[in-house]
Amino acid sequence: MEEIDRRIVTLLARDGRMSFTDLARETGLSVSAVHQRVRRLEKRGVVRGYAAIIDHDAVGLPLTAFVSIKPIDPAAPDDAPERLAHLAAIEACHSVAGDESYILKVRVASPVALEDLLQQIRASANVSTRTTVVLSTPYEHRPPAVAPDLDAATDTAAGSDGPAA
Amino acid sequence: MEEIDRRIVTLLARDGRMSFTDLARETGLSVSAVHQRVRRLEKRGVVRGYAAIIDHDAVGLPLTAFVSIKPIDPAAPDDAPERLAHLAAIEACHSVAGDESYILKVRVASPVALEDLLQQIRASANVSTRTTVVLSTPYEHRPPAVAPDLDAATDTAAGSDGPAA
DNA sequence: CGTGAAACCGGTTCAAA
DNA sequence: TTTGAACCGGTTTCACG
Repeated sequence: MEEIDRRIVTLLARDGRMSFTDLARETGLSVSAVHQRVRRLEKRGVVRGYAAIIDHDAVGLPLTAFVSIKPIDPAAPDDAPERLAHLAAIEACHSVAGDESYILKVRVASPVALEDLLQQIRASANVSTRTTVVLSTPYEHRPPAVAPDLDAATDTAAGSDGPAA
Repeated sequence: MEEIDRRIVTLLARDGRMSFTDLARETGLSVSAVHQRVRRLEKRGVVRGYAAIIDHDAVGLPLTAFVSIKPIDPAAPDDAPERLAHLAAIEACHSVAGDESYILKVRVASPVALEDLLQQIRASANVSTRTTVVLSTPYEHRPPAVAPDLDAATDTAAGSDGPAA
């Protein structure tokens, strides 16, 4: 992957609805060239999709929390992610190093809803939970700082060097 | 906020580039009615923006971690979020209840880059850090389960009437 | 707040280099 | 892989109910 693709990714991460016309202007390419590159990035999975960023407060889910989970029976097979996938309140599930096995990010309507969710988590995955409640969120969803050299992470075979843009 | 707005929010959260034409079909409204509603949701701040979902591995940032921070001097004013905002590797900053004051979600290129970032965090905000490395991410960015009744939260983001523009 | 139609602009495809 | 042009579809605005 090279310079222009990184630029495109950065721009789309900042504004997922940016038009190809604007993308073209920002990159110095033609509209159809940009179009082709975006398609390729999508097909390759570099761009995994597009999402509206929602204000959870406005949508009835003002309570965010991080729930760390630990299996009650360490010998049992680790199915937690699949067992918990049906719980829509869980926004993300990360397997982590450390004392606990997963960190879940959850969004609920109220403390009672959180209590209920925790019970469902424990029952569904046979785990114990440790919950850290989010009080406020100074910032979130900041676009990634796309690295200068990506070649180590991509299989691109662009041989020639691009001209200065 | 009512049924149709919730539907629109849900659909846009799943696919931030869904066309107004498709949105109209899914909601049973005309294209211009949907257009008007989306604009209003954006203006009200319910829809805060749109973003491409990027594969961090493909983009040279394969290492994710959660960094909990605690002020070294508890008496000092708590400026951490602003002091850390310049570090692009920090994707999110949540103020939390519990032993530590903030949880940061960070994305870096390598263990060395993480080490460097931690030093910058400590130096910039005068805090101690506790880092939990993410090993894998079964899922992330799942769309919010927009609640059935939102009226209790409707006035959170903005007043019902927009101010003079 | 909803609608349909008109006008405009962006998205998409294409042949050529 | 790029480009420009042509075509088509979506976006946006409008007058009206």
